[in-house]
Amino acid sequence: MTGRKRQNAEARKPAILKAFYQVIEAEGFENASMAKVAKQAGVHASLIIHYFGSKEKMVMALVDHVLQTYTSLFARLPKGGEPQERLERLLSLIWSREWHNAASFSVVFSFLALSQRDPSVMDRVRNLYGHYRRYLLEQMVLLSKAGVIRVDDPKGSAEALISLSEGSHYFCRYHIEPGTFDAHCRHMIRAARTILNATAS
Amino acid sequence: MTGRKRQNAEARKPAILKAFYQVIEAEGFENASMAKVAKQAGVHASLIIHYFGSKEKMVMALVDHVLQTYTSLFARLPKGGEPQERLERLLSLIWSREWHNAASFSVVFSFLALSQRDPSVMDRVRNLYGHYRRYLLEQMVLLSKAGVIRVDDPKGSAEALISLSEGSHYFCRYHIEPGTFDAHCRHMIRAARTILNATAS
DNA sequence: CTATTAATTGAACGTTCATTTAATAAGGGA
DNA sequence: TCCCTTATTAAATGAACGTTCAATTAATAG
Repeated sequence: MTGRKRQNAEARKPAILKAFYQVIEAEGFENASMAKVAKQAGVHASLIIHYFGSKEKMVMALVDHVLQTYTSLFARLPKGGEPQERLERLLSLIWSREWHNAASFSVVFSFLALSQRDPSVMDRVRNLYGHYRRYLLEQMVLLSKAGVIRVDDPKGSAEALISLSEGSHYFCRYHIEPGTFDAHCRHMIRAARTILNATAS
Repeated sequence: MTGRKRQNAEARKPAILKAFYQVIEAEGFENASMAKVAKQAGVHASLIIHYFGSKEKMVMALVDHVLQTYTSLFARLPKGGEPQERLERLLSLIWSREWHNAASFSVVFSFLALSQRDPSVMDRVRNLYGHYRRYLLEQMVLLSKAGVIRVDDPKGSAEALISLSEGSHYFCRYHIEPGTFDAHCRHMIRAARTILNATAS
């Protein structure tokens, strides 16, 4: 039974990370041991060490993977096209199901807690959202010039928009009653439009 | 050295919880062992078990304590007085330093992660914010009647206000540059006023 | 077919974990 | 003073932890 099937090492890493992710989701970061991850991945714990070097490095690899998920989301934010249509696509992407369900809160919250004491994780989170912030600031200026929105403080408006969207994600996780997600998103988009003093579509 | 000083059991529990809190903040929830908490509190690990029964019960006690901190904050939200002044006090309390620094993010994030898989913790968080939601909804109606704000959907406005404030807490933890906290709060209060269609003070 | 390399396992390591049990010390009431 | 309750420690428990290392198996190259 030993050394049964052979796979490429690099191809197996994502499978192990997925198992790690699942164990965290099911049992919490504090209970996600190497043995449990190995069992979930159908592999021996020593193989994980062989691939990642240590548990800590595996944690960092998963942090990167989760942040990459958000990077991919941010990359889909509209950058061209008609201003009015760009605003619409922007708002409906931020308040979409896939945006809200991008990653497990169990995992994300654990990593945000980790970021509070690990400077390297903090930097990565900061850097990720830095792109988002700069994008929104840029759009505030562009959309304002195009007359689609009216803001006299683009930086403040971008901060408000980020806060509203992040807070909304948080809100949904705790206070949304079944079947009211779409209504909530409509409320938030309306609030966002009000903040931006935008002309309703 | 054994049985040195004697203190009331109930009086010592808070000291142990404080030590637990500090260890989580410094080393993370996943590394906060009984031994470390005992050392931080200057007692033996077995004494902690004697007081709390088990580690899990101690965790729940700390969850309650942290949530109680927020309950105390919410209790300070203005309920009477002139409507216009009430709105001002409401906004400046939500965007105040003490509101933002109410609890360590390391601890809070870990507990929010915990709430995702522990229904009893989830219920407590839900219940805590339920009060906040109901309070804001009530104020939306009252302030609207008084003509201080103009909202046609009080529930949606309350949701937007909560999202904006929660997201702002999150935002500050990652993206605030030194010395810009007050400016950020001014931006957020302004955005809140816009959402509420309030008359500026 | 053989030699080599890399994937994978199995067993063992020392450490730390939460918890239990027994022993000890301190204070309060009689 | 002595006793009883209880706070507190000390020591020991077995399980689980992350990690190491040698052994074993599968693919690959010659």
